[in-house]
Amino acid sequence: MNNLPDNQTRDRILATADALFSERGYAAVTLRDIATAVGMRHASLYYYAPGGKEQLFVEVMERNLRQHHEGISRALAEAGDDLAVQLVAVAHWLLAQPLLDLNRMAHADLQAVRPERAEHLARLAYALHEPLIAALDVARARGAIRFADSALAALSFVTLVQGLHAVPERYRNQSHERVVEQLVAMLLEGLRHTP
Amino acid sequence: MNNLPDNQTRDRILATADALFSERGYAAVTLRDIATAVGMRHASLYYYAPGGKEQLFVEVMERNLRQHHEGISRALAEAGDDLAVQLVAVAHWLLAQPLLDLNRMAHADLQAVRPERAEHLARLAYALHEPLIAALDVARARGAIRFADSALAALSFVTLVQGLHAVPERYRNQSHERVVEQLVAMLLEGLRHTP
DNA sequence: ATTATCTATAGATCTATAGATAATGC
DNA sequence: ATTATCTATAGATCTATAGATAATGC
Repeated sequence: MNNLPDNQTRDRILATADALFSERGYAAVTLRDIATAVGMRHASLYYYAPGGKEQLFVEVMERNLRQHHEGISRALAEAGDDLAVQLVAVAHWLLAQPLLDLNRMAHADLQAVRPERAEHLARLAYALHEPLIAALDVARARGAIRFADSALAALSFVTLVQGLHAVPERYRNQSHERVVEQLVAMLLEGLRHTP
Repeated sequence: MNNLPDNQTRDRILATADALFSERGYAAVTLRDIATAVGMRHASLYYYAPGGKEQLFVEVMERNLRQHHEGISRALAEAGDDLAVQLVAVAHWLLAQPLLDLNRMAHADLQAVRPERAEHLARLAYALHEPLIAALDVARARGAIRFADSALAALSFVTLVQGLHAVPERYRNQSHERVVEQLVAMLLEGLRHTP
């Protein structure tokens, strides 16, 4: 029925490609790298992705971005009403995923794929902030915050968490848990007020 | 006297390489790209950088990081005593430079150069925050802020500004000037307090 | 003579395709 | 017969080197 082979092998290939592309970016990953990591010859990848490297990348990133959108939405929903608790939940969820570097994706990786597909991925990337923007709007309506630009606040929050995510361990001297607490307190109360 | 050819051409090559590496990253830039942009054949680049692509990258990034360190220091020094004014000055200076994506550098680009040199560049990258950390410590000593972890605050600030830097124009609806004001206010006063 | 380029080319590697082969399912 | 691999290879491109050539400086 299905004209695409749709088994575990395909999932393993996508998961491996995801890990490699996320870590090093499009240009620095070769089909050989992916195939070797999966344990097959690179030519065999074309059986699962006839569109080659570009198809693998686009498919993997699309999946990745959708998962992030869903993960953020769920973390917010399950965290209840308190904005601080919500932000901590989202931060922990993001930190538990492989790092998603939206800046590199927009400026480097997307240059290498066809404009139409790049456009599509860019849209998904910026849609990532929507659930957060909504949560911030709700918090403001309730009087929990006063900052007016929810889009800027959402972008800032994600950027900060992914920035923390990217810091190599040797440059951190505290647990993620602790830093996330600090980060959320800083964002909510500001440098002036947070003791 | 000098065994390296040290003229304007060399500077043009470095500036061009800087722009390309900064924009797309190490793997996505070829020696041909650089040579074409400069207006010569790629083989001629070896006359100015016998160490090839890696030498160009390391040299360019080292220069870039030093310039950033100096630019940040100067912006702080020239902005006077008020932390908000200082942060705005640093932000404007950073936004006037080509984007420096430290995350991509650490996770993608540096994997491709020899460990010793990568180590060196990583150290320079994290040293970038020092002047900001010092300024934040001074502000705290004066009672202008209460937030205790200056290193985290400095990292956050730079991350936020570079995050803003990376947002494509079509996803921004305000001038950089205006967004920087908002960002600094948000960081200092927090989402709860900033009106 | 030295400096700054160029042409030509080697050798490695990359993406992609064609077609062989083994395993599985009917 | 279909599915899932593999080998072999074409064709493009990349880094790097060797050596020719033109321009400049003494």
